[in-house]
Amino acid sequence: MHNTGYTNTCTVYNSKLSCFEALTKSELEVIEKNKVVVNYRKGENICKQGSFASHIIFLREGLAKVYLEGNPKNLILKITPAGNLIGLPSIYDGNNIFLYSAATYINSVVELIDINVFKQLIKENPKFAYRVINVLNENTVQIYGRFYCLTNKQLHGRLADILLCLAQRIFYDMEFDLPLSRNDLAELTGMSTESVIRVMKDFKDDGLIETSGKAIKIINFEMMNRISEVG
Amino acid sequence: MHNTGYTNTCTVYNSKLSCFEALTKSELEVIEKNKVVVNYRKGENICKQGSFASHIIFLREGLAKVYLEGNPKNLILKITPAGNLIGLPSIYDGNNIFLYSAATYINSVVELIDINVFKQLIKENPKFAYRVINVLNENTVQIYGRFYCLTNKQLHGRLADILLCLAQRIFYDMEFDLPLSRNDLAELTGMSTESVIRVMKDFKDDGLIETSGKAIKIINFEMMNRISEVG
DNA sequence: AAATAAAACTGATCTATATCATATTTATTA
DNA sequence: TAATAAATATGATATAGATCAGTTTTATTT
Repeated sequence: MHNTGYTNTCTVYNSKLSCFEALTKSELEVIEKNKVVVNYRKGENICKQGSFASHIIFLREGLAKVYLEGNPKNLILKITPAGNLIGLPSIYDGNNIFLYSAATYINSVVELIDINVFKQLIKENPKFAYRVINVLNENTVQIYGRFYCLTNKQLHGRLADILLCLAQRIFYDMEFDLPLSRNDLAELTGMSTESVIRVMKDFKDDGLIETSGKAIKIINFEMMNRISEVG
Repeated sequence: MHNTGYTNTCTVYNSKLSCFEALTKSELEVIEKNKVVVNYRKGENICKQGSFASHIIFLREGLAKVYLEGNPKNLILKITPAGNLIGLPSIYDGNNIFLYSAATYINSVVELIDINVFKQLIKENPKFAYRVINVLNENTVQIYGRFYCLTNKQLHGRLADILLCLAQRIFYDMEFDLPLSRNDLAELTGMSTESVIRVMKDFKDDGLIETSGKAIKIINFEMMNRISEVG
């Protein structure tokens, strides 16, 4: 009955598919030579929407949000755990502009790969290009799902979604320490901070989750899942 | 002050960039040999989310909507005028499943290109692959903008957006005959049919647009633009 | 041309969720 | 350890926009 793959506000696509696997040894060396490693502290901006995109960003360690800058509110497109690329949609002809901003949730390590080198590899190695297309499409699916949820589900469904997503795709555990504030969760679910707190309380009162400080534990997975689906 | 490119619910990216230009004569012949031309009447389904994607769809003539199937509501991702590809995100490793549905607004002509042929061309011709990446990224920008608008702007802004989009990017005229019903507009702007009608009336009462039957004329472009921006 | 169906329109009501105001708890700094 | 700031929590109120229940207009079929 239910449809294929869009039932989730979840911001992470859990595939370990890397486009770099399609590169030859010498091509990988080219990347090595043209990359820089940078450390970011919690809360810092990795890239800024509208600025010149001189590089493709690989998040080696950490956790980041990718978001559109808006007035008065931003819109989080996705959360990116380690192992993912940021800035692929900047690969355009002509203008290399970051289409979104990104910022870290926790201390993170990033590799900056020269965008022209990256582009050149695409133009030279069709298998690499094919992999890049795959990654882009994975991303598209994910954003579509999120788009659907934010525009169609209501508060309880959206928050359940995100909590499940964090448990299943970021922390791989039903019990985790959340590095996000209620305010971050609000931004992520497109609701007000107060509503996040209230819905959270509902979940607690109904025995679906337990929280203490930064720790969150999903107790009734089944029910949370149903709430996420029903909206 | 305002940010770069996301201020629009608009569903069409008006670039005439075609990925086919990167193909050689013999490659184009391969496509010719492996494609089928099909006519669709107004309102018919071109592809169905979740079904097997055996082909990439090129909309030769007509106008279509691309949407996610949802319960109880669908979510329109974009409107596609003639000259665009439908189904590119289905290019995945493994499963070739349509990630969305598409249906015509008016009688349309479509070319169906075998997806494996298409994939093979990507793998053989990196320039073609690069072009496909460009098209995918254009699409991404567009969806991001729409995502932002539908989650952040309110009714008047969203409807103004769509009307401007139709005028500027679909009909290339401030005066046009709208092949969409109020209900279609509602689906497109994520509002109820009644609200579309009411906001439309507001625009008319304020002398921003004129309507009679299917005809719509944007009179005060400046003001409509401001409404679209302010939200 | 009459009958029927589908859009378009209008007003009244309802509701989900934001906003505001304030209190309490937790974290950070001095 | 006190002082300050930030995050979390809670209740009261406001509101944008949906839903419902109709009426009128336009389109389609017989």
